[in-house]
Amino acid sequence: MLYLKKYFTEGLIQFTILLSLIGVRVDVDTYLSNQLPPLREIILGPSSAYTQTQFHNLRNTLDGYGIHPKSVDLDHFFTTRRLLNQVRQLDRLSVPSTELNTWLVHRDSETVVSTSSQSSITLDNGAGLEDVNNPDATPAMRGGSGAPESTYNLNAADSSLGAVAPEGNQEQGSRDGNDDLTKEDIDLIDILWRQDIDLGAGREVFNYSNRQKESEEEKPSPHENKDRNEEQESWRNGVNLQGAQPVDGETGESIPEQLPGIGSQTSLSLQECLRLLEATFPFGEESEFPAPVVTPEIVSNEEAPSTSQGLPLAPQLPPAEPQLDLEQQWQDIMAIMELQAMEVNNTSLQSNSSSVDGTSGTTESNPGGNFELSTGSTPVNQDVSLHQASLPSCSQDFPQMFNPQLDSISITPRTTMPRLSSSNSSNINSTFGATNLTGIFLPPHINSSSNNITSTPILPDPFSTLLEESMLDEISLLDLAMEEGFSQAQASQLEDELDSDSGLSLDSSHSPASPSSSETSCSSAASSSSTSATFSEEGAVGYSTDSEVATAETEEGAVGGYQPGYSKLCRMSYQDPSQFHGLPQLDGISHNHTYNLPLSSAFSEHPELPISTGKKTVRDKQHSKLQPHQDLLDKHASRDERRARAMKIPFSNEKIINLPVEEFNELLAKHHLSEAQLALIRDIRRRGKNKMAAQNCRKRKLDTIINLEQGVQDLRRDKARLLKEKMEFIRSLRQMKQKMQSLYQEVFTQLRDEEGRPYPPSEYSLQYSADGSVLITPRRDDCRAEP
DNA sequence: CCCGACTGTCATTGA
DNA sequence: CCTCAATGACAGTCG
Repeated sequence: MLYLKKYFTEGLIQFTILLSLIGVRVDVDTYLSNQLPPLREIILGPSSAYTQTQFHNLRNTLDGYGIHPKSVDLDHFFTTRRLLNQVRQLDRLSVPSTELNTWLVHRDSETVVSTSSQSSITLDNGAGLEDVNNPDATPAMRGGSGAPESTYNLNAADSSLGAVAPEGNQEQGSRDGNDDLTKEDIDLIDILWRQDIDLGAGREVFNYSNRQKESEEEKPSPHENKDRNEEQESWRNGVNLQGAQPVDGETGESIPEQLPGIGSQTSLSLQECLRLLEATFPFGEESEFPAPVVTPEIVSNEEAPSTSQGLPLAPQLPPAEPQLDLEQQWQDIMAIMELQAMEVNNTSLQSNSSSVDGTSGTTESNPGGNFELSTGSTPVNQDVSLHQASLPSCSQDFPQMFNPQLDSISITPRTTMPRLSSSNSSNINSTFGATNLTGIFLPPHINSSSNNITSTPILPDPFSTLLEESMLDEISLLDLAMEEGFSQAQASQLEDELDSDSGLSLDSSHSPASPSSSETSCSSAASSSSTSATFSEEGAVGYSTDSEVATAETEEGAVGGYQPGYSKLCRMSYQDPSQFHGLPQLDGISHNHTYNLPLSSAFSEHPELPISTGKKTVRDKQHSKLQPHQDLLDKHASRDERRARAMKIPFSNEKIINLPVEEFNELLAKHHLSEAQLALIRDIRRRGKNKMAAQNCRKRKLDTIINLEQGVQDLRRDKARLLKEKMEFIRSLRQMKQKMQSLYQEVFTQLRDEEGRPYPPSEYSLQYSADGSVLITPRRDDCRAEP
């Protein structure tokens, strides 16, 4: 079974990949995340533990979701775990390939696009990361700002993106490996699916894999054809030409959902940027900020660029950071990619995030390698091509400044910030935060001579600091996020579930729906079988209402039916129907290992009984030898069942164990039983209940562990998401600063004194007052902290 | 034979 | 006081 399961699981994964390639999206994550318990079980493996919740079955059937984590059977649990791990590993493994593919694609497409369409834009800087990310955005930016094109060098950054492309081949190779599926594999997948469907799991379960597939598809497709790139873009945009719903790379959520979210994020980013600007700047009114205009532009434009960004990064990382685990790097990249995928709709966000991610990655692992790629661009983007794409704006703005200082840029910002802030030379400088800005901006030479090209503001110090801070954490976060796409809501659900965990509550803990479903499934399976009806009834007795128990009484014929046995039946039906069929004949065979205890052993347990020894099993074996004829009968019977039989107990162990106390006492009263029989019955009842309790307890433990694991994953994903948002905010802020700078320059250059002469930027600066007025004030020497 | 996993059982505790 | 569930600990079985 395990082998088959494993084999099927692998096949399913491949199948999901195929589906993703075809355009069908399967979101495994959602299921894994507990929302769809059945799927989760399928993926994890039909662990008996989930299937077994016998007791609760009756109660929870109404809930709709049957599978309960508490299920007594844990036998397949580890198997499921292993499968899940494999799936996750597949993600990781596939992810790199996918990323690589995307990178190549984007690169090619972007490079081509940038060169062709944006040739005018890409004036100079290799640093024009933004352009790469948002080629469209840059033009929009221009239009919005109204500043001269020369002032916006962002376009130049686009050209830099092209630099990143080398790894496309590798990606394709990896991808090819994933894609290879034989007909046999497909058949196996189909079989597995059927099984899964039978179990109640939907194909949606595989969304997670689909995401991977999608990513792979997207990436590879670009390689193949530019047209594909366009298709991918459409996907990202949330419009699936194929009809499949767009799904976030990270969470596997449908893009439509993300879009709104993205919009919200962008708005937030803008607000945050404004706040930051206000904090640094004396601006009285937000309206002055170009940001609002910029963000929308970015959003619209970024989609295509974002993908491209992702691609370049992947290639760079491997070569750049041999020291780091390739796996981890890939995971990071994957996480970034996922984040970008989620943000696909929001181009601006993607570009920002990508840039940030790249910077973070670079800072940690390979600053040098990244820099090489983005040498022209900002240092932040070093690691990841994505970063380059996003960051370029800054670099573009101040290519000259950065180029010499690439290495020190990350460091300098923090130090410079204080200086700038301290120096009140110009509010603008402080707002931009970057010393470079002050120098570049205000410095008369630069501004006057080559303001257009170089004037773009460098990332302000606050950005650098933020980036640096976030960057360090981002990688880890991204890795975490990579593992599973969890939404915050899911995470919260997990937490809630965990909180609610109690012995029985475990069911709910997994997922509101899952537990009930699992149980229902078990019950249904049991009911389906001929004998199942009795089992289900009695099995449920312990937890079910008395009325249910009463119905169970009809079964007395069954000798040994424990609830455990019932649970096993559920499992059996679930996992191996063939086994189940045999059970009915056995009449309530218990789940026990079928200790071959002799009848005498039963007595031993009771002090009253003649035999009382610690080692029951040994004696049992001996007795079994003595009484071979009973072995067959006892084979499938638990010790207590055998004891009961030996003691000639007139009713089944199942009743003894599951009947309510009242009914149990009545039952005892009906029959005239000896002390030994009564003692045995009580022991049977005690042990039977304790056995179930132990099973529940163990199941609960497992569920708790699983939930904790999921909670950790959710938290990681949330962290990654937050980091991405942070990066996006930073990017937006950066863009707003750039725009602000350009506007500042534009205004400043048009200012004339009484004599009609322009004010020298080195001597004068514009200051924004809280009331929104702008004043031109002489610049203090201190202000020019520039090198 | 050893080891790990699984399971049952016992004793205890608390509701 | 009884019943029951939960749980740690122990031991047996099995692969």
